[in-house]
Amino acid sequence: MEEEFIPANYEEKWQRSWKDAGIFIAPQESEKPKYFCLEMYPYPSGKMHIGHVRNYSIGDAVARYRRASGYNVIYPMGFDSFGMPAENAAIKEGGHPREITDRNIASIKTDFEKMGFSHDWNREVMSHDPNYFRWNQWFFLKFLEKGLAYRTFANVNWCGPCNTVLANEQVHNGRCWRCSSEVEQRDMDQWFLKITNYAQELLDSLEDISFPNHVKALQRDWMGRSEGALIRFKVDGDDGLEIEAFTTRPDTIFGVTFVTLAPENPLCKDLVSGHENEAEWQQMEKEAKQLSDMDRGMLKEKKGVFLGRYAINPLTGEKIPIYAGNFVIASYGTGSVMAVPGHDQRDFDFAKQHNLPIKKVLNEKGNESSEPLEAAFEGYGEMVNSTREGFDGLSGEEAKRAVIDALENEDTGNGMIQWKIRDWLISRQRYWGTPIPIIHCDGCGMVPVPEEDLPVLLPDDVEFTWEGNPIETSPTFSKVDCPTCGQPARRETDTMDTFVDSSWYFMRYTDARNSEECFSKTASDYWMNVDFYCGGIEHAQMHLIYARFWTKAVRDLGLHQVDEPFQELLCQGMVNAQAPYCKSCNITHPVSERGNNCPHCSAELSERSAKMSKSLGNTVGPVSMIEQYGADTIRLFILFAAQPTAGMDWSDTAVESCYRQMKAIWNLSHEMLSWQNDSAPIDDWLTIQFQERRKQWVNDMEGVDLRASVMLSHYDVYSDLVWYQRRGGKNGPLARSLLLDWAKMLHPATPHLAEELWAAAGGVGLVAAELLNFDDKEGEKGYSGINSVLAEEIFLQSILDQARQMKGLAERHLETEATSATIQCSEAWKGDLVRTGIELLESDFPMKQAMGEIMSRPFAQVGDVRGQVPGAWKRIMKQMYKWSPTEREVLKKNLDEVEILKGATDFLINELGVNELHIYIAGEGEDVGGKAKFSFPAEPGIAYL
RNA sequence: GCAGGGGUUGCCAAGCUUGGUCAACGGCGCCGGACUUAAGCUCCGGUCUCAAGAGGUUCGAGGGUUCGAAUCCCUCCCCCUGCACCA
Repeated sequence: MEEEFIPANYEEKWQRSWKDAGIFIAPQESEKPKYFCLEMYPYPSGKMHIGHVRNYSIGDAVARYRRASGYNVIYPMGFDSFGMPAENAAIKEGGHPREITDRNIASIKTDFEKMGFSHDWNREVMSHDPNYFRWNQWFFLKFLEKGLAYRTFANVNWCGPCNTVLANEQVHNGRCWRCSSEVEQRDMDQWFLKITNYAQELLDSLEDISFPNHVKALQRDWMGRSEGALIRFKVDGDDGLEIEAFTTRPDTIFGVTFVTLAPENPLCKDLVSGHENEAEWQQMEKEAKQLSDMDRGMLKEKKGVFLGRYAINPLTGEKIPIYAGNFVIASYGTGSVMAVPGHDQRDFDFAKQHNLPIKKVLNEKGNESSEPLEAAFEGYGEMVNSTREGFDGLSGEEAKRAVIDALENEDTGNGMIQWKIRDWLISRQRYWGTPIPIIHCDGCGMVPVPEEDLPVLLPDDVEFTWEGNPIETSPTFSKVDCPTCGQPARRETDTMDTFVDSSWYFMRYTDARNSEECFSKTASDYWMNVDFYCGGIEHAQMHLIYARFWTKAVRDLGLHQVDEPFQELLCQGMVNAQAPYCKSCNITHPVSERGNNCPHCSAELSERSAKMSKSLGNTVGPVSMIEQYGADTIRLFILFAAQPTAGMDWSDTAVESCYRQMKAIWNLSHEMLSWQNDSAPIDDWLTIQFQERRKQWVNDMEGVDLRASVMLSHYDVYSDLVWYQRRGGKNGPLARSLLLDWAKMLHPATPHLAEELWAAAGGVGLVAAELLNFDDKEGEKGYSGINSVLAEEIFLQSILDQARQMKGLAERHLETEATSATIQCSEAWKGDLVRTGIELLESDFPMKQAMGEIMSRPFAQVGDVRGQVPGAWKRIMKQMYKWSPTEREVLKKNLDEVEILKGATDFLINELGVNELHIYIAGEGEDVGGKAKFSFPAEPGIAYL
């Protein structure tokens, strides 16, 4: 161990040692229980960014800890290497997406290596590797066989700039998730996966996994289950036409006064045809089709066009007008709504606007008047004004059930569950993805590529331009003979959504080199599911739903037996940094504006923390940080600055503070190694105290409370050692054995430093390969571990604190420096009193009657003491509830305070900066400063002269 | 509007699930001292207020429960995130 702390001198060395020893390679066969630690595999941009650093610092600490606690840990890494950035780069700068991707992977890998993560690279998976994506194609064929994959002509989201269709999940507020441009609607033939088959299971099994609440909420939202009824309204005068409406409120059926169809609903045309409003409807339909969902959401004006026809309420036989409304969504439910203005505010407004009747068919509790409604009552209530027998008086679920029963009896409707989630559109009109293994034959239709012909590789004879799908520029790719009839046919040119790749890569990790199968059942059954999954919140509703779906679908193919891919999910928070901010404009500006006034309103700019981004320029380059401080310091900062799930602020000063701490640990360890065989009374304390720290640390690591555990390992243990030194400790053998265990605690967060200490203290081999083996069985959790040794030291620290406080006060009075201190410890009977109090309190004695009990005790019988007991008890009563369990334990020990303080006289004189110190029991010496009356157990009277 | 998560002492941030351990961990910043030729290094101490110690006022605001509340209950305000005319 070198004298000076220079991480650059040793970090790379240990990284090589780990690699050479192969200790991060997870064997398939093991006696140990398995542990699957996983981070979301990254898209290979050319450089590691701070998000990667945070993500993997967390995962690596968990993986290293689990290895040390005796698990067979699989901690793989790979790259989500298909996708548009590489293709766009190829178009812009020339080259091939494959070259660009390979180059980026090589570059980012060297960055990762510098951090010292313990990934098992033997299991590396890359999406763009034909040995990987051939299984995408294979799964696709299996899904096709099982009816889980299908092709249909549908109205889909089209992103012009990206030149491809998008899944619903990939459209946010009407904009493309990738490029933020507006998405338009197009009718196209596209491939879908039937994720809706699994909607109910995806919803239900959220209960079985530990995901953060907000992620579960997000997924529930996205799946959007609603229970209700499908009701069929016959069109008056046309037996062939029927309007189906989905409602969650069948209990309001008697209040239906009109029905509204989405303008795009195909029924509209039939209904309005020949009517004077036909043109008006056509206009509305045109607008609706052009509008993106974004604009639709912004729609202020609710428009309705009467379609000239009437529907029949199936339960009442009433004739009600049919409208087309621009606010009805064609793709949700049936694209038509039964309108109940009395009990739906939106319908209420619409009815007012179009002068339609408003019927009250539910009674609001406490408001049973028959006055016309001023607003819709949307709650549940008793049914009233039903035009049929048997409904009035029912409410809530009962009412709904009765209506559904009636509809089902008369075959005019049925109970139904409606979902918001749609099937997953996986076609993409882009090059850099998995080709969909289908051949279109004029004679045979769509023919799957035979399994033995997989993989369908991407063609290289293509041109990358912004025009259309580059695959289509290949002169050879499309031309293929039909596998069935042998006639010339066309190959499908759509590729798969890259979320397909990330939907099962974790399963591939379990058997990454398998060239015969996607993975063997043995391997996946042994390793799956993922015990700990760590990644960004941005994948809460896409990746994390698709992967759950894929896992279930593949399970049903019989390939493995787990229901859920990820048992525990941790979403790490964002890394923020300060950026200039204008309060009045509420705009965050790029750091280039720092020091200037607001470019918009000229107000003075303040600072606020904002997500690190290129556009704001408030980023930090992790690699240069590593060069400056070493990887360990950055890792320590990441884990220490905030809890894993919280957002964290990057702060250069805080990083420096971590660097100082690292250095302090280094320097102290270095010094400890020079200690000789000098034992001291304080040795026992260190031994026991350190054991307590270890126990607490294990506890926090088990709960993945990384911040707390790092605080213990990197700060508290250090402070203990400093105190030990101040109290005269310098026991060489003790220090060496402690260093070995300490290195194990330092290892998950700062592995390079840990290896240095381990080696310097005489550890054999690598600490990264060591088991914890802490022998901490005795003394369970809690404060039972407080023995006299710890109690004495806690007492001493507390006296030192009190004495320091008093010194300040005293010197203000003395108006000069204090040179002499007198400590008058508590009389014995006060100790008896305190312990009696605690005893009564802990035995649930009614404290209001405690005085009587106390006065009956032997110590209160002594003549001159008896009179002082009530006053002292009053004082103690007040304090008693405030004592911590630790303090109580200390008080219960009945320490010989004078003895302990006298034993530490030199130490106290030194710490307090006085020349002399007198210690005795109050009453056994001069009552200096009249402080005797202040003396209580653990709170002596302290006076200065 | 609906859902999820927050508002803690200059800043960041623990604690609140299981009320007394809380004037409230820790880090940053700031102040003082030691060391040093000198430190921006390291170490020690301080950092709501009052004060030779038993006090006061604090944990978004206001109520309530309790011997006792940052912690439990109610109401309100504000911030973030997601979904959003979903029938």
